[in-house]
Amino acid sequence: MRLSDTIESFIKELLGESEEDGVELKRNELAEYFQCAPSQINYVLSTRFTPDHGYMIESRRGGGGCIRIVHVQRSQSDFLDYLIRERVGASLADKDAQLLTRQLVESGTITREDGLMIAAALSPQALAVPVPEAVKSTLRARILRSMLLNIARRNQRVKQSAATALIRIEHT
Amino acid sequence: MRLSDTIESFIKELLGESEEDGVELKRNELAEYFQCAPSQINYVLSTRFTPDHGYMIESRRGGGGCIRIVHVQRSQSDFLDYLIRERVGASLADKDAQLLTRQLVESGTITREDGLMIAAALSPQALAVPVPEAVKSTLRARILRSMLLNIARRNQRVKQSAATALIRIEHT
DNA sequence: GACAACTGACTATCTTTGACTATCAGAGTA
DNA sequence: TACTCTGATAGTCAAAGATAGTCAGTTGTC
Repeated sequence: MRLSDTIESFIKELLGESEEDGVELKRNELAEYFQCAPSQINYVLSTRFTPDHGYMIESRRGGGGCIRIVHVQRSQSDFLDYLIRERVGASLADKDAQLLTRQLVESGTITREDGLMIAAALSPQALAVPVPEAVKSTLRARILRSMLLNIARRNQRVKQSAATALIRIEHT
Repeated sequence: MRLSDTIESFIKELLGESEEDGVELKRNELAEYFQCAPSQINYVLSTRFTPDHGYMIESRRGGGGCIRIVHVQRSQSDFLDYLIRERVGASLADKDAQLLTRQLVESGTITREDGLMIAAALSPQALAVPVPEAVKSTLRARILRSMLLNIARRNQRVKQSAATALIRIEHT
């Protein structure tokens, strides 16, 4: 079995055990444990724990530094999932972004407030920096995806807490 | 755990206990207590108790000298105004963007949901496009300003509609 | 040959320290 | 009073230590 897969399983086990939905790692400790180069850990993270895989990574350098991995639960059927994975591709023209945002609001997939926030973030004024249009398109796609992922997470939390509330009610 | 974090918590506890919104410290005493170099205290102050963190520091050298740390309470609309008009300039480092966003939420100026949306839009992953860091900084500033303006506009609308509702109520 | 896995050298960032500097209050002195 | 000296503070900065990130190049696998 490939080392990367072993490390991947190891991290996923840690995530499974942890009470919250995240774990904290020391890159060097992990590399030591698996007898590999520290950068191998980065490789595993960048190929198997990306936002598209449903993970978010935070890290700190320097003394006491560490890597934090958070698992974002997403439902297969969710329309937002489809958007994040398929509809919003690697690049997005300004017109398309505006259109898509409007459609999302009108279809009730996201709220009007969220739609306005997205529009603000993707507005031509906000992105008025001297870079080629191709780069801007990539940027639009990435920002939109990131924001939609955040909304999906929020919905998940709402669902979860609603479910928890329901369970509490049933238990009384 | 990092010493700096321990000292930070310690100071924040002191601030929490104190009646007013400030505390006075002796740098050397604190350093003695934590068995560290006195300059460590300066490091903690300059990295965790800055104006962006919502704190003001005053100090006096010489015999009987001390350090005074004050937690600044800003009114919500003032903070938003200040950020839009002054603090968010033409460019903004990633760290600063994250810090300010957290401060906005913690001070109750914006909701947690809005904070997460901003964080999503400004996340390093969202902005992972091949442009110089200087351009990214400009981008961060522009996107953040655009989103904050959107929130300010929304607040305005809420105020207006609240006023309108009030008028309606008064007229009935 | 193409693509995934892996490595190591170099870089970036954060923390901690210590040597040196700046400032102040009070005591001593003219 | 006015001046100076001294001890008791706090501030600055550069260097060292402790992490993590990046990327080009190598190795392995299909």
